[in-house]
Amino acid sequence: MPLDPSLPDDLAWRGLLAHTTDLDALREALAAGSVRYYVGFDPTAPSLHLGNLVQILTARRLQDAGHTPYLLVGGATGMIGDPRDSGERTLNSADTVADWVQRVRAQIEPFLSFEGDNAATMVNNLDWTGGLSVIDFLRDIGKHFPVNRMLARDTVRRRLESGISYTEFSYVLLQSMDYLALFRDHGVTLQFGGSDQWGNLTGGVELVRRADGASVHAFATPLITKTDGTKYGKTEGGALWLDPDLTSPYAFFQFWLNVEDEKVGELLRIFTFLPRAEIEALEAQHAEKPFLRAGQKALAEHVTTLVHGAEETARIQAASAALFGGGDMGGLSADTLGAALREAGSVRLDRADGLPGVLDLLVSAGLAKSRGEARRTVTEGGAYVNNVRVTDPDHVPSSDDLVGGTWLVLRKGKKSFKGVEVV
RNA sequence: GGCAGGUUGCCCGAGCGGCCAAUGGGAGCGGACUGUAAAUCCGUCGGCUUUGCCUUCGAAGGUUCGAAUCCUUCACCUGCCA
Repeated sequence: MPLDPSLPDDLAWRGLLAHTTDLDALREALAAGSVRYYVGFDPTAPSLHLGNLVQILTARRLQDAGHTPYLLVGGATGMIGDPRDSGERTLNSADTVADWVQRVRAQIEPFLSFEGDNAATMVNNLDWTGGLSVIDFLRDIGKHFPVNRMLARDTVRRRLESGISYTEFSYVLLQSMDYLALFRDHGVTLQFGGSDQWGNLTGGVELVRRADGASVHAFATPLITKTDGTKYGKTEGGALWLDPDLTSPYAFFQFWLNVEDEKVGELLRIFTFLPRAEIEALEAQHAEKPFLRAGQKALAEHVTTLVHGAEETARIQAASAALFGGGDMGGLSADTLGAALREAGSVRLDRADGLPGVLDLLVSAGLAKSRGEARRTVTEGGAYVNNVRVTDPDHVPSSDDLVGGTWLVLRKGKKSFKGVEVV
């Protein structure tokens, strides 16, 4: 694949270069030939999430520009855990980590090409750490890490108050060793990761320099935050997962559709492959008529398509149109409504059991965690059956309320829809 | 190993024998305003068969008519001394 010389400018324009080791040297390297680069994913959960998607897409951008990806899934680093501010991690069992390694690999694979002269390669750092002895590790790797420097790292410094185990303190050595191993075995000379990984990235660069006297590169992508500075990628359920079983494609789509105005441009640049001109046109339109939310719609459509495919995205768009179209549910056919509700999430009830009251409906549909919470929602005026507000906690829908004889549309607040299918 | 302080609801953090399901802030949730945005304002925020009942304040015992609050033991964390 021919090199695309515009890559560094494109990365910079998209805001993906939050930190770089030596930008000029990196530009030179990227212009000189197909650079072998790597990005790592630690299996600390059964699925990757929004933050990881930035790395996956960035990896794809580099590959599209002619460079050669090495995707590392951290079977070893995942056994240890990167220190984080929220405190010491609980260690996961080897079986769990091994299982997650498989899942994470499978999630990454569709995004990259494993064919051609710059085909991607999957690697697992367990391969070069599994057989390593402690003595070799301390002599060959540990010797290159001054503890005083390690102590100065932000995350470590913050953790010194609350406490940090030797295990997590040592994490940076493992990740740095990955870079050295990939440099030696595969000629990898570029690593990137999230900006929260910057310390680990430079740790690797430093190790390669000290151990082998070579100069390699690293850059960090920005941390995606809301305008108030808090972390992005949170939805009611917690993190926004790429796995459709953990975060439904419908919820995923809705997340993007609801992105705050100020962030649309930034997110379009980072999370879509739309060309610059198109993004700038969307931004201009958005600035002029923000209420149309053209940016959010494009963002939701493109990112959902990337992760869940065009077909699923089309179904979600139809579902959203039906549910948010407002007004009378009776105007929709049972088929249309049923399809929409299945996207949004629905539960089945047996007709023979009779229709439960609103409170139980809200709970069984998952819109409320307890009857107490359901009661509160109703009392606060946030509960709707078929888009009609219900204010009586004891209200029981009748079979006349069933749209098309089968569906009940439950809504909590402005935008949480669930279907109840009575069969 | 010794001394001192701490462990409270999703998070931070008050309470220091009854008026405590527990002040306050944040997050969350609902309402109003909008554009399925942001900001703002209001309400809400353990569970239930909800004018009452049940389970919570690190764990287990104890004192008391009555404890998150007092005592004992245990676990963990922080600081000072060895």
